[in-house]
Amino acid sequence: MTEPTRRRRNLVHTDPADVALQDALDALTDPVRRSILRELAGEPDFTRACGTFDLPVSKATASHHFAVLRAAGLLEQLDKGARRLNRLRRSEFDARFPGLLALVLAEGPSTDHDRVTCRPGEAASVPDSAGAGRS
Amino acid sequence: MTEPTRRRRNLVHTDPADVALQDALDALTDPVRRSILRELAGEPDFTRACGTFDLPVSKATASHHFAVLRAAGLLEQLDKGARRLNRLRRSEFDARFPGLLALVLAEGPSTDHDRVTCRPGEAASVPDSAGAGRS
DNA sequence: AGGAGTGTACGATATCGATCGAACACGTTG
DNA sequence: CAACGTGTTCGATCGATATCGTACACTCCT
Repeated sequence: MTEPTRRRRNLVHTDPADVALQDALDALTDPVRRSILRELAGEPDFTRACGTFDLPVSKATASHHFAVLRAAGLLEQLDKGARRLNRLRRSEFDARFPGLLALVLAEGPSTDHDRVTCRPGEAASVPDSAGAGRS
Repeated sequence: MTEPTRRRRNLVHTDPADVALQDALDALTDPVRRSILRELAGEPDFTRACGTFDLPVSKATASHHFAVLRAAGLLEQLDKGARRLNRLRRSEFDARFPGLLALVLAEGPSTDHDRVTCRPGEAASVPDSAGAGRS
């Protein structure tokens, strides 16, 4: 036996309750990571693999971003075959930082820093209630 | 007329309504800037000059932080003599990013790497609507 | 078994921002 | 006016991190 080095099975998750505000902000400050969260919010849980996201970065960089989001308690991952499925930890993260995730999800789909600084007044429509409101 | 009373220094303010989420997060990600906001929240408006804050940085760096906060629509400044008084733009900023400023102000007074905040047992009772039954 | 697909680990680079000291500008006070 | 206090601007430095290419590990498929 050659010591099965199962790295991929070694998925370390961080409970949102244990996340410091500093780490949460660090994770959310990156526009690529926010786009991941927004894209993930539009679909059911555990239906999107890491590779199915349309990101303007390389595969290695994308993997890094997913790891950061997981470490910040923002998403839960689950290995399904060769793919790694993702789930947005809406309610848990919102319980720790009320309203924060909702702001990210309400952000314009492509508000990197190009242009389109969304008009004030039309930025309060979340596609799916981020758990902030009552069920 | 060569600008009779040119307002002393050029104070450019940004309306919180015109602030992009990216800029808001960039401003709030720095721990020194968050400590400024927290300290400012404890006192009446326009009663604290920039120099009266106890910050672990030099005078030049502190000035930079105040400029960033002002540009992010987080504080309003007013020149009074040689001093520059500050006001936290609570309601305006909260109208643009509901809950965001509250998270910062609720942060522990010295949250360098501290995770005081609230008890984990208090924020863990959230009804999970998604059927992702884990451990 | 072999090959393709998916994702991570690692080392290297590059860019961005926080930081500082010094010089400057403005205002008050002696 | 001179001296001092307050805050900004400038130029440089330094550390963090986003990024990439490559190599590797694991899983599924034929």
